[in-house]
Amino acid sequence: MAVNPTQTRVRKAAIRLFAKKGFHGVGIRELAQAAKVSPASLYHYIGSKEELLADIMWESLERLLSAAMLATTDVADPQEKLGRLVTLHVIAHAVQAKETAVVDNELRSLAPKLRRRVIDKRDTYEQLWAETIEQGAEAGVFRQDHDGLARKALLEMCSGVARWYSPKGEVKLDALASQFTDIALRSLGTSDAPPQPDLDRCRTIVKYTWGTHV
Amino acid sequence: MAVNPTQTRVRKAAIRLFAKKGFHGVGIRELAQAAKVSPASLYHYIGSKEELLADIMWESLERLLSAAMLATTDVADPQEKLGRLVTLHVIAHAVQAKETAVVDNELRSLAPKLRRRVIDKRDTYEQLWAETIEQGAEAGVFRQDHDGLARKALLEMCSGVARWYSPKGEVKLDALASQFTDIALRSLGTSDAPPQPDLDRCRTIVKYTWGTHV
DNA sequence: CCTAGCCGACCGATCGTTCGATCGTCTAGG
DNA sequence: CCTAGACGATCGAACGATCGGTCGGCTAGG
Repeated sequence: MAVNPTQTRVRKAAIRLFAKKGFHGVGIRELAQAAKVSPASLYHYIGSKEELLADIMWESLERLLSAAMLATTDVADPQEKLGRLVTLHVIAHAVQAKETAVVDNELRSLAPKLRRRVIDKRDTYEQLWAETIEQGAEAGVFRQDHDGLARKALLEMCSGVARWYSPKGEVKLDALASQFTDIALRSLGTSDAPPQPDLDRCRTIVKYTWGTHV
Repeated sequence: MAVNPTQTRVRKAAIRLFAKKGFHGVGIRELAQAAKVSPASLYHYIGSKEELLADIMWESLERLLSAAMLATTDVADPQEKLGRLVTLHVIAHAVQAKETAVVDNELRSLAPKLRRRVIDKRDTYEQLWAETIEQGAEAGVFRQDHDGLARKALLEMCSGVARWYSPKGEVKLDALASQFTDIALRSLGTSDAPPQPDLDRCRTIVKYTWGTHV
């Protein structure tokens, strides 16, 4: 994302402030101060406030999408696939809560053109979930998901993690991922003790994608 | 909420705009124009922009809380109680999507004092869920919900409805409520064909609370 | 004549952004 | 080796626009 240390500060400050106060709730001066530069200098690193937002959202989605594709290619079993999708989604929304919260909440702050692109990328990601659920239904291990209701419900549930998770809290990431996977598979019809996905593989992907050890 | 027609227009415009663009994304001139009054006249109906937001959030939470209490008092069976909570929550977030989205997204736009009050009210509501789940666990019909994980997951899932539901869509409210209730009860350990709550009772409460026929 | 509803005009503050100038660092030519 | 100048980074100051909010006065019904 950024090798330049100032650029990194700008990026991190923007993510933190946008997540906390919302795009329109943060002024350029406040952002500059948080990044320890003058408002004018800020514009050597960003095209505009809106471009900065779009960049942040794009990168966050890019990572989530690539992680999801890494985790699901060459996996046939729908339960394993969905388990991995849930696990990665939940972990991403926990360890990158601010970025993902911005993606979820600030779409409306983007002009139509940029918004369209980000939404398309998000849809591409959600399509991975839809396909997996469909494959599971065809294989008879999942119930039919009429109108994508279950998919929407599960995605909202998993994204919601970014709204309440705190690394200072009691909840361990392992327990979080395993509980959410359990709920997801049960919701789709699996009864009693749903199988858990390959957690080590997910860990590797998280490390590779976000550089975070979990 | 409002008998005065102008006040009603102000309220509705505020809800629509705050939901669409966020509190800080809406100026009072835009709000005034949408309510068909001058910016100055606006202040005959509101104390300040922030008070208007707090009022909207308070009223929305008040309704949800009273509906939930109506639905659960004198109900012993935890499955029936939780089913009603889910049903009302989901219906509220579907037919009052804008108001509830404002409650969920704009807490951060409130000054600490007002925010504290709104959060306390929200916590009171969520406590109803926590108690119900706990009762179910004690009765042996639900699994133990460690750290409130399942409660948080289910609440986010149900609130998420406001983010995607459209009355123009294919999804019928009945199917929505029944599917979400099903997922909620399965998530808590109920296997196969979870019982559905008294839908007629929920309908009555919705009609009484929001004046909406569902 | 009082009051409720409404508004045009205006307040100081802040908004996102730009401009011109000043730094130090690197490089090419003599 | 020296130096002129290009360059990236930084900033103070200012731009016009818009922000949330106020004030004095107009109008209409009781």
